[in-house]
Amino acid sequence: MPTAETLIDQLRAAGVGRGDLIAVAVSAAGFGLCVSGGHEFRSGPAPAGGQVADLELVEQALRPRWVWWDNSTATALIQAGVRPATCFDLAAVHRLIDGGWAADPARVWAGCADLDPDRLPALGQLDLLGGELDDGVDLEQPTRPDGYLRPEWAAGGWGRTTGRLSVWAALALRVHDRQRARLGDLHPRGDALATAHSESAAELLCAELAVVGLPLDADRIERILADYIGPRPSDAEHASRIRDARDEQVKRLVPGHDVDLRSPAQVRELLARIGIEVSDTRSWRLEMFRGAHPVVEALLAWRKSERLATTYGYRWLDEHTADGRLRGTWTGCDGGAGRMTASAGLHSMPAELRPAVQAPDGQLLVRADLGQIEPRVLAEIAGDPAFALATHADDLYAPVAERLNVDRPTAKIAVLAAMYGQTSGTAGAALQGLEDAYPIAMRFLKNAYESGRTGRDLRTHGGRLIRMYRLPGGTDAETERRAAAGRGRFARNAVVQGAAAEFFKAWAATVRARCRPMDGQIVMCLHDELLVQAPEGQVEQVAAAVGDALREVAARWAPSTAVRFVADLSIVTTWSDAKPAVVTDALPF
DNA sequence: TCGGTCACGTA
DNA sequence: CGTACGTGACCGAG
Repeated sequence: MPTAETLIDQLRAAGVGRGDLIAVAVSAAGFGLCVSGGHEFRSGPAPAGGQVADLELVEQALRPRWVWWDNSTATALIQAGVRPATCFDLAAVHRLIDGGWAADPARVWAGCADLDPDRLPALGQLDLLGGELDDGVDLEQPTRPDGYLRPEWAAGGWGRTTGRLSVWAALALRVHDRQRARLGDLHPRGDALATAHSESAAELLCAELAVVGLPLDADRIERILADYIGPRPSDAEHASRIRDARDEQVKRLVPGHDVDLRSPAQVRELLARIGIEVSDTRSWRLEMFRGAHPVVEALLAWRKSERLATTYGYRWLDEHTADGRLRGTWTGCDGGAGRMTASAGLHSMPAELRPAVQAPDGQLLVRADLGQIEPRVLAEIAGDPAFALATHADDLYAPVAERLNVDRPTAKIAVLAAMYGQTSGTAGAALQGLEDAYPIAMRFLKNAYESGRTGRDLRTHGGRLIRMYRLPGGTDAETERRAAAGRGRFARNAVVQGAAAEFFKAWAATVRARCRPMDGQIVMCLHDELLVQAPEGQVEQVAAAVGDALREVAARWAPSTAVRFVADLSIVTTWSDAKPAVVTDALPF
C-alpha cells in the first residue's frame, strides 16, 4: 500500500474529515502534521508518512483546512506540487488581531501567550549549540521556561528534524485555538472569524500569484516600450546615446542653460530663469504653465518617457519577466489598513503597458472590478439607511448629486473628500450638504477621525486593528498637532479602505475557490479589480462564477441587503480591452 | 553607503 | 491641510 494511502487512513482514524484542521510544517527535512486531539504525523520512508508531494493526495482525499505559521509553508507546498484549497494562516490572523505587519513566529506566539512583544528574547550563543544546557534545559522544547518561544526554534530550528516539524505543527494548532478564542472576543460589527478565513485565503492566493505571474505578450511589450522609449539598447554606450537624445528634446528649447533634468532643484532654477516661479516641479503643477513656454510641454513629455524608461523599461522587464509571465512578491495586507500589495510594479503598471497583458493561446481573461466600492462599503459599515438607498443606483453619485442639488462631478468629489479627510478646496460647500443628507455616515467618519486624532486604536468592520502611532515625548506642539491631524485623516480613510480591502479579499477568495474546478486562475488583484485567466472553453462559466461570488460575498458581508454591490465584468484578450458595461447586480433578490 | 526628499505610476 | 502603496533618482550626511 502506498505510504500516502496509509497516512490518509491514519488521519481518518484520527477523526479528520472534510474542513477539519491539519496543522502542517514543511522544511528540507520533510513535513510534520498535527491534528485536533494531538495526533502527530511526520514524513519518512515507507511505511511511514511519505513525502511532502504526497500531501496533495491528503488534500484531495480529505480537503482539510491547513493550519500553518505563515505563507512560506504555502509556498513550499505549492512548489512541491500540493494545491491547498483552504487554510488558517497564523501570521495573517495575528496581523488582523494585533495590527501592524510584523508577524514572525516569536511575535505570533507572544501575542497568544499574553507576553510582551517588545521583550522577545534574542538568539544567544548557547541556543545554537543544540542538545542540553548545563542547567538541564532541554533545547528540544520549543518554548522557554519564561513562556517565550525559544529563539533558536523561531529562527528556523523548527525545521531541523521531522520530529521538530511535528512539534512545530502541534504548536501551530495551539496558536490557532488561542487565536480562535481571541477572534471571538473581538466583537467587531462584521464576522471576525470570516475575516480570518478570507485573510488566510488571501495569503494563500498571494503565494499562488507569485508563482503563476501575470501573462505578458513578449512581442507586444517590446513594441510598446520601443514606441515610448526607443529600441532596446545594444550596450551601455547605446543606452546613454538614447538617454542624451531624450534629454536634448528638452534642452534644445533652452539654449545656453545647462540643466540636469533629473534634478528637481536644477529644473526649478531653470524655470525661474524663464519667468516661471514654482514651489516644486511636480507635473500637475507644471500643467498650469503649459502655455507659458514651449519647454514646459517638452519637460512634461520628457517626464513621461523618463518614467517609463527608468521604472518600466527593459531592465524592469528583464528583471521580473520569465517565460511570458511577470512575477512579483505579494503580501495579503499592508501594515496600515490591510490592502494587498505587490512588488515588481504590478500595482502601478502604467495604462500604456496594459495592452501587453494578454492571455496565452487558448486562454482568455475575465476582467472584473467592483464599482464605487468604498462609498458602498461606507454605507454598510456606518449603517446609514439614506446612503444605503443611494447604493441601489448603478451610479451611486447620481442620487447623491440629486439629493445635494449639485452636479455629479461635485457630488463625487465631495464623497471622496469626506472619505479621505479633505477639508479645503472645491468640496467645501458640498461637504455640508453631505452632513445634512447622510448624517449617520458622516458621523461615522468623524468618529474615526477623532479616534485617530487622539491616538486611540480602532478596528475595521472585519476586526482588523488599526494602530495609531504616537510621537515621542517632548515633541513641540505644532509638530504634535500636525501629526494628530495626519492620524485623523489616516484613521478616517483606514476604516473605509480597510473594510473595502476585506470585502475585496473575501470576493477574491471566493472567486479562487469557485473557479478552480474550471481551471480559472486569478492572475492579478488590484484593490477593487480582478483578472482571472481561464481556458477559452470554460471562460463563460468562470465569468459567471465571478459574478456569483460577488452575490455570495455581498449576501454574507451585508446581510441586511440594504446596500447593493456591483461589478463590471468582461471577457477580454488583453487587460486594456474596452469593458462592456455589464453590471452584476449583487442584490440577492 | 545610508536615509530623506522629490517625483509619479496605480487604486 | 485628500488616503494608501512601490520604485527610482538625486542629495547630503556619515
